[in-house]
Amino acid sequence: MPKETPSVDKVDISYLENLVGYNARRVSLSLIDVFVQRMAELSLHPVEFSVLMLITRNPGITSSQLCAALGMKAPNLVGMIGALEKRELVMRKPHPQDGRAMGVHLTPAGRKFMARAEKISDDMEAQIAQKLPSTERATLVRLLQKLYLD
Amino acid sequence: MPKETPSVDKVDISYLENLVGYNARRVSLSLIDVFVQRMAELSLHPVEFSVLMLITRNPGITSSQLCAALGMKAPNLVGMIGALEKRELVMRKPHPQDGRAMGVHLTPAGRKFMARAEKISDDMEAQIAQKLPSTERATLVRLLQKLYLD
DNA sequence: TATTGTTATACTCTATAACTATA
DNA sequence: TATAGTTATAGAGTATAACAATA
Repeated sequence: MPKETPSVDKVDISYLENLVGYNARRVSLSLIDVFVQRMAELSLHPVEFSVLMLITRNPGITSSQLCAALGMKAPNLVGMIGALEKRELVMRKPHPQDGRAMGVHLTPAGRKFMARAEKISDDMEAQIAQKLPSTERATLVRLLQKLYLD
Repeated sequence: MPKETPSVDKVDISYLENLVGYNARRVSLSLIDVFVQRMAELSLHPVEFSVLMLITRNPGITSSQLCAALGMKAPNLVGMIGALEKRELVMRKPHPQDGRAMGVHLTPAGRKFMARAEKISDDMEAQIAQKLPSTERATLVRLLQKLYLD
């Protein structure tokens, strides 16, 4: 007699669920979704936030420094900086020591904007902390850093 | 006297380094890079591996079940299944109960292929475990799952 | 000779709309 | 009326090559 063609009732995903990479990616995509929703009022995406935060904490940072810090390619940063400049959140000034480079700075409007964005980001992080008993959020960050640093 | 234009010596990334989402994304991208390198001999990318693994563990799984399990959109799965079929790793058979659906199955070649892929994946996971003292890998997986499940 | 910033461009990934066959 | 699979297509995100200005 012929074998039946099998069909699937409940999908077994146990193998993937035990992989660090699979879980890290699922968390990353899930948190990006939340971020985009929460920052919708500011029309701000995660990478733009990262770029603006580095400019906030490092006034005069250059494009190449931003690329190195965030693992971006220079051609992909150009358009983003240009868009942020068009929104009058940042401005470029000649680098004081290196004539090739341009330092990126927040405008006054950019500072107000980032105060709002940072508040939303902090709220998000507090909400994440609620899902993890007390010290576990710090543990998670520490373990993640062990995997990609150095 | 005019203020000097500031420039940046060492980039301060401390704010981002404390965000769960930033770290999860860095880990995800870093592990994807490693995965692609290790699987280069099989020309296998992470999402293709996930799809094949679900087919391996769930013979006859449908496209919509794959999409739901992996958070993919149906139109983006079509081409991937087609490519895997062209490589003769999977085959589609009519679903035994639902005339609209097609169940996806591994071919014999697909089973041999996945035996190799699973070995490489297990090696990768063991190497990750080396970076985390003993039980910490399990802790990391558990904490990540708390953030995106339910 | 190497680096910074830039343009142009191509490739991948992802998302939406619309269609068909079936439930 | 809703769902499974598919096609076509558009939008991000990301990659390389090549160039001008400066180090």
